[in-house]
Amino acid sequence: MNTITNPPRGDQTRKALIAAALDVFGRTGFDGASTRALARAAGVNQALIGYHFGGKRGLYLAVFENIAEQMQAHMAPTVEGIDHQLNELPLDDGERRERALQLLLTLFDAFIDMLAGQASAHWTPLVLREQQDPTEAFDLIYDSLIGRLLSLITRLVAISSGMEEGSEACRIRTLMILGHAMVFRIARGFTKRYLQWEELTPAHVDAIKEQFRHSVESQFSERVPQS
Amino acid sequence: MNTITNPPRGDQTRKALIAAALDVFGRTGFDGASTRALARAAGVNQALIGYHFGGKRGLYLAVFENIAEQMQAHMAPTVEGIDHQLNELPLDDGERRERALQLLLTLFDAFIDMLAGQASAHWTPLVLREQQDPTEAFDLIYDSLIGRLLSLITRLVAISSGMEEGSEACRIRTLMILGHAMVFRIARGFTKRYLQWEELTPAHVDAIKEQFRHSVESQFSERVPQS
DNA sequence: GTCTATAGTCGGATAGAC
DNA sequence: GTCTATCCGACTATAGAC
Repeated sequence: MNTITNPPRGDQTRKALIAAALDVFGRTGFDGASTRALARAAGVNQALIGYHFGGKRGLYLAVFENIAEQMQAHMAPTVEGIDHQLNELPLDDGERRERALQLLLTLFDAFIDMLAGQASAHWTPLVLREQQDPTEAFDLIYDSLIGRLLSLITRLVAISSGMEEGSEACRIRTLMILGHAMVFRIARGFTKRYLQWEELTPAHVDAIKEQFRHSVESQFSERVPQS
Repeated sequence: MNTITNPPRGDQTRKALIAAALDVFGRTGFDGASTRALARAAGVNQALIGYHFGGKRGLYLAVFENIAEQMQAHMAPTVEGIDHQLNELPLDDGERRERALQLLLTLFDAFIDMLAGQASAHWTPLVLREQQDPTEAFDLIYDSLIGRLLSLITRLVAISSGMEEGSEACRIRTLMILGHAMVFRIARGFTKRYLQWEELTPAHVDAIKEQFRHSVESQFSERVPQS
């Protein structure tokens, strides 16, 4: 009986391949990564990609499942906490808005931490590429987290700004705020060249959070006029 | 004497290849685009890529030169106009800040128009990919426009917010505002799925501009506190 | 400048031994 | 589950006729 103590060898191979593929796909893109390079990076035989994932494309999809899991693991506690607190907001309009704003900032603190993490440097290029021409792989991460996150942000934006939750304006503002936080990962070239940040150190992350906070607080310090 | 009236045949070939490559590279990436596909899309012989550009990589660089030219052509008039008006700002602090804010909004109106244009849909994926791992091709567009644009935005942000122009905080805010405007192009997957915008219609662009204006105006409606 | 033809390389997938 | 060996298609680049 070694069903528990002895991890099957195949599992190790799968894990190694996914971890290596996250890196290699991230650096060279799907077409730029050869199965030989993927196998070498994982330290396994090239034929095992076919055996375990059915082929290169299968491995690619497995990588996205892994990304979705990483995102989930990082954001789930915060999202759940906020979801819960949303049910017990104060009734007074001013307090209510102030509270929602704080929840919004809490959510983005976690979000920025996730983006700043070492791991996200690998998957950002992949997700970015998928965005331009979304396939099944994009659905994987959208459905598991992004969609829910967007809804939650919209709700917080609506309350703290006084905008109507279902309105297009409110959704646009939601995406803009997302842009605020993501620009440092997405526009990496600009960030590197213009801020001369070679990589995101904790000090940089703090500076980003601080400016993000200033920006969002001033945006919603008074009710946003409905157009 | 037909040096003027008769355009050399080679020029047509080069133009056709660059135009086609902009599209094909944009959709499939550098590695995903084969020289055969590039030639077919341009309606020319595959061997001509080698003849005119020295190879696939040479064509890729030529595409980036073309992108830089397109950006320049679109932004140059606005940038120059603003540069000029910056020299004759009113001395009164309040008026000065208000004026700089209006210039900032003018600049971004042009910038958003550029991003919303049909052409940018093709080159956005290319630029995005270059950003993740900048090569010589990225320098081409950074040096020709982006760098100057960032400096100009920073200056306008500094004046209209009261932040110190050279400060890191001011530069961070500059990039964040850029993120505001770029998110709809860059996070295309989110935009499509969440706003259910299949493409950017003029009405969508107007809505983006309006929210952008609201956001920036409220951010700088009072002096930003220095940390 | 443009074409055909091909050399030379590398890709993903898989058959079959262990 | 893992390996070696290999098939076969697709690729880039280029030689050489026109």
